[in-house]
Amino acid sequence: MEVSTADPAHAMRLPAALADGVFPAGCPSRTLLDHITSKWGVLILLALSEGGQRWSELRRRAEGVSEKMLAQTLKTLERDGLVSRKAQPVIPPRVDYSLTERGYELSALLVPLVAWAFENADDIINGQRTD
Amino acid sequence: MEVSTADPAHAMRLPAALADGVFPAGCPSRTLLDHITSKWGVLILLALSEGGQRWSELRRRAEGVSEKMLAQTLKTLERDGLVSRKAQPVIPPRVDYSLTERGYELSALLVPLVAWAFENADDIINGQRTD
DNA sequence: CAGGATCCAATCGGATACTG
DNA sequence: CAGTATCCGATTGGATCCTG
Repeated sequence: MEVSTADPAHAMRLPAALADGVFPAGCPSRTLLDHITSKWGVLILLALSEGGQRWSELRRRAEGVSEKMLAQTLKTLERDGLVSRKAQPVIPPRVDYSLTERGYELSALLVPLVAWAFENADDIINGQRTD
Repeated sequence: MEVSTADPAHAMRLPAALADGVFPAGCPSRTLLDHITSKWGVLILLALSEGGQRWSELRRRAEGVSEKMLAQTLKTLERDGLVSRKAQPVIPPRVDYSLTERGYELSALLVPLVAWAFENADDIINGQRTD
């Protein structure tokens, strides 16, 4: 499966705003992109794409996440307006997390990407050393 | 399988393979996902989605990338079969990078995500402290 | 031009302990 | 249950120098 360097048939035009192909360093888009594509950000957004969930359920689903990183990631996503946090003043505490409108908009784009990775992973990573 | 809070209208079903919503730790999909969503991986795949490019052009486009990280990321993506490397034995050296079939398949899913981030970034990140 | 090798500062992030 | 706080080892990644 070789693709010639000279203008492949698959070459895709980027959206107008990115037409120059340069993603400026230090601009807001970089920051947002880093939040979204962060190790745990992806998994949390993915988990929440199925509906609101509690802290403990998120810990289960994003398997391997530490409490520290779960809290940190959720806070970041909340500040970005992608995740909504609803705490109920009961004992024991109950807190539900869910995607905002904007979060669902994003997850609609994120889910296919993750699904693709899931489907192609075995084929690709097989027999490579861990890095 | 219980989805806790009141099932929002936007709730999305994950693909069958991910139906349980759990992305196992240490499985190949995690590794591949990390490669794809890595800070520089995203930008390099994005740049290459417009067609094959040379080392120096990639350095320009993925603004801020160090030589070390560019080399490292390209190697990883090449091993994953997403990027193809073609070196010409001339002096000075000329090396062209391009997406493989599989790489284009992926970029088709990645580009909309990045575009979304680009469009929403100013609105979202404005006035937040850097993290 | 296209990298490889090395050093080291900064950040990440897990483990653990503690709390309302 | 749903976090916060702290310690500190592991990893990241930039800067710099070197080479075919």
